[in-house]
Amino acid sequence: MPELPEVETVRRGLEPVLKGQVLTHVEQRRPDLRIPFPTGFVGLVEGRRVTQLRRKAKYLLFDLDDGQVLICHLGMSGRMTVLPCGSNQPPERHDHVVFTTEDGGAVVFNDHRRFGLMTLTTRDDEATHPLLVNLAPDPLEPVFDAAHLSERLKGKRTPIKAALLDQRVLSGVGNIYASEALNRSRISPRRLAQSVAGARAARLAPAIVDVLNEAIAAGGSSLRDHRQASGELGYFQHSFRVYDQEGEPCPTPDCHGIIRRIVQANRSTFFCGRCQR
DNA sequence: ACGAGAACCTGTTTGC
DNA sequence: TGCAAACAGGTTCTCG
Repeated sequence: MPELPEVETVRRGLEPVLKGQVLTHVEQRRPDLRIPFPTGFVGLVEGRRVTQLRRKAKYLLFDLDDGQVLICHLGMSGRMTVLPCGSNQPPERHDHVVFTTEDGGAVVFNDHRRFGLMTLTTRDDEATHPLLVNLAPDPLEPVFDAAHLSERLKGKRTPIKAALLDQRVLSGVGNIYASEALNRSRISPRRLAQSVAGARAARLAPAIVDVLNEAIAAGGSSLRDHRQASGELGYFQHSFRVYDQEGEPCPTPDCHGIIRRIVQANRSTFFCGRCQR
């Protein structure tokens, strides 16, 4: 899936197409994704105007003009594709939802693995919604800094890599940017989370912020599934220091280590055992 | 209560 | 060549 930079890239691509537009037609092509669509989903959304497109962690939130909020998560393989006005493309395999707007544009949600989801809440209930209530702030929110991060890691005996993937500790970071931020801050992914404090936290927090901002500026990373809403590819994958770079030299100046791949919590981790301690 | 591992689902790549 | 296993950007449940 898209991590925070990819979701933010999608949000920015959808905004000019959807913001201010009435959703004149909504086509829901299967009853469920990771979770069932809400009962009466199409009827609740059709005819509503989209007033804002927001992102919370890796969730896209569409504000509707009647106080509803459409919650969307892209899972591992979800894509949002903007179709040009007037195009009458037949649905493709794994196109699950098609939104058509009053000006004739269309947005397609496609997700072949179906780890994504779409559901509804309201502005009033959003803060307590089960999918959103336990999300920690993301690293681009103003409260995020080294002190905030070490507070969140306090007492955690899981490896720091796993802690960075825990959306209750900090949100928005996924498997790629966790490895990247740890290499930039020269911290071993195997180090216990609680030991990342002080000088280490002071390196890690800005490394996370920087890698996310750089990835957003590049339009995200395009590996297998991710596309911008426009269909264009992001290009941050060309800037990976360690992710998917097993056997390559570590980019840390004067390090000369070799990038290794290990498995933690069933996920690949890429790191340099020489400079990352 | 916490942490590790499996499960969810489909598609593509890798290895024998 | 062909088939099976491994792997893929996430989240959530179960088990110890």
